[in-house]
Amino acid sequence: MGDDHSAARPLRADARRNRERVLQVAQEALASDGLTISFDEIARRAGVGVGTVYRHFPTKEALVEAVLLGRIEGFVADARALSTAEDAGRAFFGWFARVVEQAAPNQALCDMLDAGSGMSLPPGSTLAGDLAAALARLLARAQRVGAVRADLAAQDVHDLLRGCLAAERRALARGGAVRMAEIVCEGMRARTSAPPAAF
Amino acid sequence: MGDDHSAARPLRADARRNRERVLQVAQEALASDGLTISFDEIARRAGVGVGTVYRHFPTKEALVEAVLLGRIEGFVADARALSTAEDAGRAFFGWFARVVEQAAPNQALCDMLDAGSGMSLPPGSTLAGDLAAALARLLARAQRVGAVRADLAAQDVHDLLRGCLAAERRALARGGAVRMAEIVCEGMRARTSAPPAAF
DNA sequence: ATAGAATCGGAGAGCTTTCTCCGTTTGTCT
DNA sequence: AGACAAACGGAGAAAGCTCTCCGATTCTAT
Repeated sequence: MGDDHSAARPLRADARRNRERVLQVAQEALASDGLTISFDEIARRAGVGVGTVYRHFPTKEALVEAVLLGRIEGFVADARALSTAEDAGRAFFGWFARVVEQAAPNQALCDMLDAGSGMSLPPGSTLAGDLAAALARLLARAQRVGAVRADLAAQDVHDLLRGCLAAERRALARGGAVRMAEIVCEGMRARTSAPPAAF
Repeated sequence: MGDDHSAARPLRADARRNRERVLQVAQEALASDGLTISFDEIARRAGVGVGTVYRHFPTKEALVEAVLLGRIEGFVADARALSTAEDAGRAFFGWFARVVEQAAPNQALCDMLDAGSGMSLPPGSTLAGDLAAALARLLARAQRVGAVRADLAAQDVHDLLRGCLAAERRALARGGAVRMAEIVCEGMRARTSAPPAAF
């Protein structure tokens, strides 16, 4: 992967400017339109030729990664930082709500977190695994102190996170309040009293 | 729209056979591959020319409706039937879980319930409104008896349903248990520890 | 100012998808 | 059996997408 950010040779001024501009436009376009936005459309909005976009980002995945990878890394970092927090329950639910709050307004970020639906994390990276591992640790601690239902697996939480994201995104689109995470968290919480059994 | 199911003139035997076959194949293809399945692919799997598929179903929407509309009508009918049930809380949660259970294994049905993501309900029909109204009624009754959080709007429940569907579908894909609906319902349930002050 | 390299822009190749058209085949009716 | 309408099938038009190519342009260094 011949990147161009090293000190090998400084980019020409116009190239640097265009790269920045494309990144900026792609950021906005992906947030509002999701992963399905086309390169032609990004080029048009950025006011450059499509060839220029491809020179800086050889594939669609490369562009998407450049824009979104950092956000997901942020979630992983958050989870790690919280994995030694004093109140394990608070750490788990806080992280969950935080991810939903931050990712919901960004269509492409949601699409990406929804691995399997089209584009997924880069194959060479361990990011998906890192996220899963960090989440699993947070969950395990919260379950150990009895804050979260014991019958939940990390994968279940992952799926609930995706679902919650979908719900929250919709609610956001119609101007609704940000309450989906709270409700789902309530559902994951261990029942302190007798379980209501059946429906 | 010149339909061909009325008694105007009976379909020729081969036409009838092909129509049935296409419907059958489309049913399966939509369930497993979702709304993005192509007509060419359906024609190929049904062993007929693509022209034949288009003769029976003039647009993609027409085919999708022929396959899925009944399912959604079923959900509406269920909701109506339950809207006078004795235990309003049980009725609400039961309906919610039932819809999730039935729709989750069907990719296209989930896609469709997720209105806004691509194809939506037919414009001329009142189905979307009917569904919303039936759900609203179920919800209102369940809230009146204190079974469901009072701060939930019908739209919130609709969004939670979609999110739950997304989560459940994923869980299903990896062979997980059917538990997402239970968790989300738990989250929607009014906390008994702090009763809604009653009347 | 000018040469030369780096970068640009967008036409277009190659693919997929929806949907149309019409020559050919098949069923039906007498 | 034979005639005629109904139905078939698949080539291909139109549109959209990703990605490539290369002549034209713009920057940089001397």
